[in-house]
Order: sequence, then C-alpha cells, then structure tokens
Amino acid sequence: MTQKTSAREGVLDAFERIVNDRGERAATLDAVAVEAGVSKGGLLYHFGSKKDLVDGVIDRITAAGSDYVELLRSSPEGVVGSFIRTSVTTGTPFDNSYIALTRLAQSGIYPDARETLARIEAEWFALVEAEVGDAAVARVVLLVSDGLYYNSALFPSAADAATGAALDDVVGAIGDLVRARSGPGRSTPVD
Amino acid sequence: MTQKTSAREGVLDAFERIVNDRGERAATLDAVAVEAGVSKGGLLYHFGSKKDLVDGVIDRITAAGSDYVELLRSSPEGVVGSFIRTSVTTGTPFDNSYIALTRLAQSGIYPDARETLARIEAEWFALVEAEVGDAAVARVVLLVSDGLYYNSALFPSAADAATGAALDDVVGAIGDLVRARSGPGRSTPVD
DNA sequence: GTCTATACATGGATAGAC
DNA sequence: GTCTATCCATGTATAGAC
Repeated sequence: MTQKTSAREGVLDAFERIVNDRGERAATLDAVAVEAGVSKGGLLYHFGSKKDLVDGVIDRITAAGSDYVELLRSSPEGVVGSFIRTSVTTGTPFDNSYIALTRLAQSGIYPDARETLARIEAEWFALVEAEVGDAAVARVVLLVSDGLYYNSALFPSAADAATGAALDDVVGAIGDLVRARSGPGRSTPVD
Repeated sequence: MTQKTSAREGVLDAFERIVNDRGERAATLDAVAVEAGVSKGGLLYHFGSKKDLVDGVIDRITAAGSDYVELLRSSPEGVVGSFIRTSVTTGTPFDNSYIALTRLAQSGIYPDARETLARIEAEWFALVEAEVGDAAVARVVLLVSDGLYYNSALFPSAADAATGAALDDVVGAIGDLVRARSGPGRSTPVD
C-alpha cells in the first residue's frame, strides 16, 4: 500500500519535467504519458484530469516544503546564505516542483497554484526576517531569491555560471547588506 | 502610411494582454481576435502566424527598450533607484511587452524571445554596473528587479502594496548596500 | 491497474467572398 | 483590409476491453 505509488510518482515527475523544460502548453496528457512511459488511459487512471496533476504537484511541494525549511534552519551557514544558494535550481525534487508551480500559476486557471506559492513565500519571508531582523532586508533577500529562480528556470545554461563564483559574490553582497543594516553599534546575529 | 498600423497595434495589445492576464495558453488566435475586436481572418491578415505575433512583441520591446534605458539614464534619482522602482509593473507599454516576453520565453518554442530577454538584461546590467562600479552589487540589483517583475506579474494584487512604502524600503536597502560596498574611503558616485 | 478506441471540442491556418 | 467558411491536427476526457 506504500510502494504502489511509484507509477503515480513517475507520472508526476514527467509532468513537472515537461512543464519546466517545454512550458505548460507542452505538458499535454499525451506528452506526459509518453514521457512517463504509460498510455494516456493509464495516466488518466492515476490523475483523472489535468487539474489533478496540478494538485499532485501542490501536494508534493507542500510535503517537501517543510523539509526545505528544516534544511535552511539547520544550515551552519545560516538561513540567508543557504536560502540564496539554494535558489539556483539544482534539479532537486523541491526545485522541480517549485518551478513547475510558478509556471502553472501564471495561467490563472489554477488559483491553488498561486495561493500555494504565496503561502510558501510568506513562510520564507518570516524565516529570513527572523534572522536578519529587518523587513526591508528580508524583502531584498526574497526578491534576490525570486530573481535567481526566475533566471535559472528561464536560462538553464546560465544556472551553471551562477552556481560558481558569481553566486558567492551575490551571497557576499547580501551579507554586507545585512551587516550594514545591523548597524555599527550592534553585533552580528550570525553564529 | 503611418496611421494605418492602429489595427495591427490593437491586435498586438490584445495579444499581450491575454498572455499577461491569462497565460500563453489562453492566447489563442481566437481569443486574441475577440479581445482585439476583429475576426480570426482579420487578425491573420496582419499576423500570418502565432510566431508573427511573438515577433511583433519582440520588435516592440526592441524599440521601447532604448527609450527605457534613456529614461533610466536621465533620472535624477540615478539609474539604480529608478531601475528598481520601474521594475514593479505599472502597466506601461514597455512593462506589458516585457512581461509578455518572459511568459513566451518559458515555452522554449520561441528562442528569439529568450534571446531578446537575455540581451535586454545584459544591457541593464552594464548600465547598473557602470553606476555602482561593483559587479556583485549590480547583479543583486538585477536580481531584485527580476524578483519584482516576477512578483508583480504573478501577483498583480501585491503590486499595489509593493508600489508604496515597501518599495521605498527596498530602494533604501539597496542604497545602503551600494554605499557599504563603495567603502568608507570612497565618496559616493551619486550626483 | 493499464491498455485501445473513440467522442467531442478547440486550435492553427488556408481559401476565397466582400 | 476584413470577413466567413472550412480543413486538418491536436487536446481532453470517456468507455470499455484485458
């Protein structure tokens, strides 16, 4: 009763992959079925409609979101640094679901996708703000993260470049901002 | 020979509007024709194919891009501040074309859309870097801009909130970052 | 649980009248 | 320059066999 979900998960993987690589429009039932290695009918047994597929992605990210937040919290680098670094897509299951959701949310046909994204961002904002203690800085961090996701989703080739020194530079600059805002008379909350 | 383009422009407006409000998928020839108040046949006289519509958006933004850069250059606030502020969609023709392009670029069917975006971002980066004199900070500014565009395109309702005090806060934080990076021993290049 | 076959609607694009 | 009519391909979804 626990392993039989593999076919279902495979379909969901295929759906996300197509949405992310070729856009929502390309993610037809046919294309997803082929990518998942099942027939259209087989796919529709697991997901009765297109919307069910979207709901599947939402369920996934809702589950994975907690783990991600936990990972940020427990990072020795601190929330901000690890948050920025993990905003460049590296193809983790969470990344794949998150980017798929941003695509699906754009159509407006799936209000739940949009709401889920908003909920996730609100959670991240609270987390970052708690560490930096400054709403404006927290907002900048969130925006940089959104920008990184947007860029690595739109220009997958550029994601490699951003993974290296350039990303370190961004993290460094954000660190400077946090310290500048903490003020000279206040010791850093880091560590 | 100069005003007869109004119908054409109207069709392009309609196309952008639907792409931005309801997603690329909703922007069918039928829907665009209805929105523009012409028949499908009439639309296809001006734009022989879907791709021609996309090319129309690209042509538009290529033309409008120069004006936008000029506006940033001549802003009394400086490039960075005005750039950040104008990254929240206010429904200008440039905004509409830009957001439409980001949507169209995601499908991968229109490589030109992606390349145009990359070209525009490169131009903006050069402009910002020239003012702040620091590649990492320039990159942060670009990412914040991308994040703002992404957010105001995805959550139009949130764009209002971001237009007010929150946006000022972000501009202020970025200003702090620029100053922090300029270093204590270096006078500000502003003005 | 997965397949084939099929119904039905919609999308892109052409032809040709006005 | 704009319209109607139409063709063909594709997309979503259902029915029912295996």
